[in-house]
Amino acid sequence: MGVERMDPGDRRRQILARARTLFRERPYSEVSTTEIAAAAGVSRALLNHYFGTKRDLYLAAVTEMLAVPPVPVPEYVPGASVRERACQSIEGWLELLERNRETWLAAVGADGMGRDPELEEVVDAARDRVVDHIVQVVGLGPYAREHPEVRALLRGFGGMAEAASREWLVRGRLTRRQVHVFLEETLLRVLADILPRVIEDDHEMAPSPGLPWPSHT
Amino acid sequence: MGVERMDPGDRRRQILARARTLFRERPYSEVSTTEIAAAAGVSRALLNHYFGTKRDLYLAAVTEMLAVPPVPVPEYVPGASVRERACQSIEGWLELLERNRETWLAAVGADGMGRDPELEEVVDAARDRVVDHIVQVVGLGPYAREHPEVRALLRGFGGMAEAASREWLVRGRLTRRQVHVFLEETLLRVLADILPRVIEDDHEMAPSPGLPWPSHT
DNA sequence: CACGTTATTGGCGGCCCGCCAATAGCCGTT
DNA sequence: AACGGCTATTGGCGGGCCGCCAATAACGTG
Repeated sequence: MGVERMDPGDRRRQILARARTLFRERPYSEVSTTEIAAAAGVSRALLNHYFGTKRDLYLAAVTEMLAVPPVPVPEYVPGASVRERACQSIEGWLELLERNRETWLAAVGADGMGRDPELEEVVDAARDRVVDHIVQVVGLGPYAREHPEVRALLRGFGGMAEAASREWLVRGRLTRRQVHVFLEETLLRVLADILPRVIEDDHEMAPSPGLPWPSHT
Repeated sequence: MGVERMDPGDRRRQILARARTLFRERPYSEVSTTEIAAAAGVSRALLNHYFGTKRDLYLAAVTEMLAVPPVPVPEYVPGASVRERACQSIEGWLELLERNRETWLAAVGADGMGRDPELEEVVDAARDRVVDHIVQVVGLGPYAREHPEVRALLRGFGGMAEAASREWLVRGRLTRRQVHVFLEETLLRVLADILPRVIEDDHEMAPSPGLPWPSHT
């Protein structure tokens, strides 16, 4: 038997493409090399031939997922203000996410390993507890009950806290003091200025999701 | 053979403890139930008896890791200002991280699945590309070269962007517009007010890492 | 000292993965 | 047109890990 021969480069690309779609749908451990091989119409051993191990194949897949998306809109607008440039860039980022929704979720979810709903739930609960804590500490109770988005925004802040902490503990690019100042200042600005603006902004417009430049008016 | 019998509750706890330490050191797929069982001095089948599957055991372990840490300092100080309370709470969070460093890294790293250095590197690179993009867009080039911390802070902002985006795409608790406003406002405040403060704060003090209340002076 | 209860285990069956020797398509040469 | 040689491709072996179930052996109780 054996499929027709193929140019190694093409073959490699073809396998990688199949692997990518599968890894996008289900987590690493749930996808077997057998399955990938079958989907590509190829023997399992060929995967090992082109990419060494299963993990290597996975790495190649994730790398490709992340290679396309980021920074696709590096359009530099010299005459514009910082705010305008930031606004446009953020809009580009959101646009990108909306388009490559699945890919992005798989890739960053892959930060760990990709879509394990149960595990996700556990970590999620822990993060929600942090949010609860913040709400209590800063005395946002009533406001948070009235506007559920408050909790979501605080989860955003939590994401920043985690990332900054990693910069301190793992990569050593920030000192503990710097992390502290950073988080404290940001939290206060978010609470005092940004949070109300996000909420009010939502309420003063129709829920049509298309309007491009919401803020710098 | 067979070890001496033990109270089911105790046995369960004992196994879980061993599993926790192992899962803290190495990623999920690198730890075998055989190994856990051996470490606990127990047959492999007993793991399946107490916890159903390997993943269930893992979930239990992570749950316990995350159960202890969060919100251990819910001390509510009524008389204090919001800033003081926030400051103290953040200090508590950092203190906690510093103590349970390993646990925390394993648990949140476990967001995916825990410590896969190669994969981590791939995602890391992608995030750095986002930081590059931001630096370019807002024209921070020279400043960023002078102060490497700038990039670290922007990674923090990146964490917020990812978290907020998840609130929008996955949990649906924010609209796209809200995410936009949130990110734009925060980024601008960070750039204009917070970033300089973090940097200058670092330079005006000795690098002694112990001083507790850096900011609200 | 039986005797039931149940914590504990040995071992089977199945799946998955990495590797290597063997196979079979394609191409240039004569 | 036949023939090698090169290499893409594969079958299958060996090892590991996991879930399950029937069998076993501690322990409490009459």
